[in-house]
Amino acid sequence: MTETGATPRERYRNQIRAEVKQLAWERIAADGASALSLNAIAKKMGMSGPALYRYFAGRDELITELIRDAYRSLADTFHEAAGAGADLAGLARALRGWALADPHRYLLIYGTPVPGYRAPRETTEIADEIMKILLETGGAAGVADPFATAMAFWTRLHGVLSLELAGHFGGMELDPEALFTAEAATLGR
Amino acid sequence: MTETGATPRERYRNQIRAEVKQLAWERIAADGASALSLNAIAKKMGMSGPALYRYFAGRDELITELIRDAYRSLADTFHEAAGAGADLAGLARALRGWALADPHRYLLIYGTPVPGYRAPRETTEIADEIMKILLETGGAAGVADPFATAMAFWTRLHGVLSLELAGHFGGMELDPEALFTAEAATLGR
DNA sequence: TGTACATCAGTGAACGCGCGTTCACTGATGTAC
DNA sequence: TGTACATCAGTGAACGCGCGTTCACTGATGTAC
Repeated sequence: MTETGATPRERYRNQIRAEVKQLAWERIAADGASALSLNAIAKKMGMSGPALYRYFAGRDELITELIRDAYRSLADTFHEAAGAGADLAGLARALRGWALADPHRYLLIYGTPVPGYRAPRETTEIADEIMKILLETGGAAGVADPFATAMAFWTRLHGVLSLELAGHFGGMELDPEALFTAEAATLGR
Repeated sequence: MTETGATPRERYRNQIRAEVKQLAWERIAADGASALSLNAIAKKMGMSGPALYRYFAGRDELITELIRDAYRSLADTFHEAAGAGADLAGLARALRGWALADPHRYLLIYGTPVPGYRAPRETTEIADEIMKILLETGGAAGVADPFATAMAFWTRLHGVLSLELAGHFGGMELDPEALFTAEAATLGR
């Protein structure tokens, strides 16, 4: 992510692109991904709408980048945790921390799909990367069926997380973190 | 749901309202809930846009009714299954059947929330009704902790279902139904 | 160091679109006597 | 059974809004000699 060797123009360009994405996340957090609008972002930056077409081919390309960045960030988080020797419970903690740090980023990936949007190959490759870490971590722990354990990791933790992030535990006397930890503790048995 | 005693005008009115909702579900299936538009529905019915304001106070009221209907339908499904003597596995089958019959109806309730929309009290009451059935069914089966079991039912099955409905199992060699059944089989142990 | 040129960022006008919603109005349907 | 009235469904025009996107253009920044 360093920009060594980049020309000033390239640096400026990357800076603007980053700022656009940043504002896009804020808008997604406020109004949801399907309401994302290039014009609104441009206005917040003090620019005219068409200016952003220098940086993104269109709305779809921006959304694609946001999704790819989100996957990339999650995969990096997992790589980091696994590299530090985390077991499945550790990966679970890393997942929860990542999701709570930016709920809409999590929901953009794993929530209800954006209508009319098709994931490019690159994102499914990163998803495979994530799955691979789960398989290896489960295998290293000696679980009987690494694939089944990886799937349970994914579906059970997503079950708790997505309901929590969507606000469905609202009216209950319930500690979502405790529930999440309990579910994580069921894995690999 | 019978209309005995309704005047012809009331019957006609209910019929139009039902037709609007039906088309609304179709549009939600095609473009997602946040793209739902009264004007588009009116056009499909061969009416002008403003005509629908005789039947719904506005877009929000329509969405509210769709959500309430969806909750009501799911609660009825559970009542029916429980009344027929279903255990937790039976309720799980009923849930899956209901969700697959109309994926967007499931996602409207349990998926990423519609931005800017706040659930009215009535829907949370129906949600409580659903939870009560889970608690009773778990209790009747003699599980150690009915509340924990009910929560596991909800989160684990939602985990599998929502990922399946969102298309996340796409590239995998995986039988979603088998995975769902396996998760259901973990309950109450 | 200076000049000529190419590249790039950003603007404003414009196109066509669809949205939610309000309003005054026409016609048809139902109701009371 | 007929008439007078009230109720209701639906229309078309209108308001103001924001969207994505294209285009011709200005001005600034970088590059080559």
